[in-house]
Amino acid sequence: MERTMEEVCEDTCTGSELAADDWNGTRIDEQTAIDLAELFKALGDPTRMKLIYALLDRELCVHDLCVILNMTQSAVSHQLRYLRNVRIVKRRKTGKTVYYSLDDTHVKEIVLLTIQHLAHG
Amino acid sequence: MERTMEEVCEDTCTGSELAADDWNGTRIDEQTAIDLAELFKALGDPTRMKLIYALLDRELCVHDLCVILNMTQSAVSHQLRYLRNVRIVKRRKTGKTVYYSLDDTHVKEIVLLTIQHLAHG
DNA sequence: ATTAAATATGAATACTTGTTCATATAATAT
DNA sequence: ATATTATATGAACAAGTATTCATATTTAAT
Repeated sequence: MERTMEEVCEDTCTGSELAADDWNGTRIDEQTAIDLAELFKALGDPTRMKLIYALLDRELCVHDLCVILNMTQSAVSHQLRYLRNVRIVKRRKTGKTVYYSLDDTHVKEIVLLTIQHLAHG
Repeated sequence: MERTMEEVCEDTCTGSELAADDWNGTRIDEQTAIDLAELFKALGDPTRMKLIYALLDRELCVHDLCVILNMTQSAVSHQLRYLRNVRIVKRRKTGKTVYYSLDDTHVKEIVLLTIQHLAHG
């Protein structure tokens, strides 16, 4: 991308109390922004949110998740793959059935914190 | 939606250690799932993530945000409207310029917590 | 070997979304 | 009044996404 605002703006804009070169700390690293967004995007769908919520405290097999969400096995399986790709969820196989659980406690903390915030909305 | 798994499955599936009617607490309220997802979706885009990060500690006018993100005023303005619609961000107008800031501290906590988690990846 | 059960996956489709372009609004200055 | 600055917005388009459908894979049972 290139400069998008007119040059003159930089001289006339009195909007910020900061000097133009004193924006360190306000600019996030590009890759960090992408990584953060990727994680949040994974949480940003009702179906995946329900899956994650169901897995907050226990592992569950695909079938049980289908019943809980009342959705087709295919749709659930596709979303589980999505969540697995971004390391939110992990698999454990026993015979024919595959158990899913949260990959670590990070996401649980984030979700619980956010639920609190919604409650005090 | 309707039942999606075969009935027989409920009898034969030995996946869960829970009885079929003991899933209270694993099923999240539909509206809560939607609300959570809506919030996370708003955080789930690199551009919006950069905007929010820039606003973590200070309010900034639209022009400054354009410079910081190096994006067109239109694109920034559209995303700011998005963030305002979901109450993540609020406006303050002074003359011609409009200052944006986080609507409350909730989102800041969530973002900082998530940044920590990414760091301890 | 067949059959059935549990899960995975590729293709297709309908829907959503982020940016651009052009233009509109609002405030200030001359 | 006119021009300029700062921001907002509608339409359009490209790119992305969630679900469905059909089918594949894996494991166990008979």
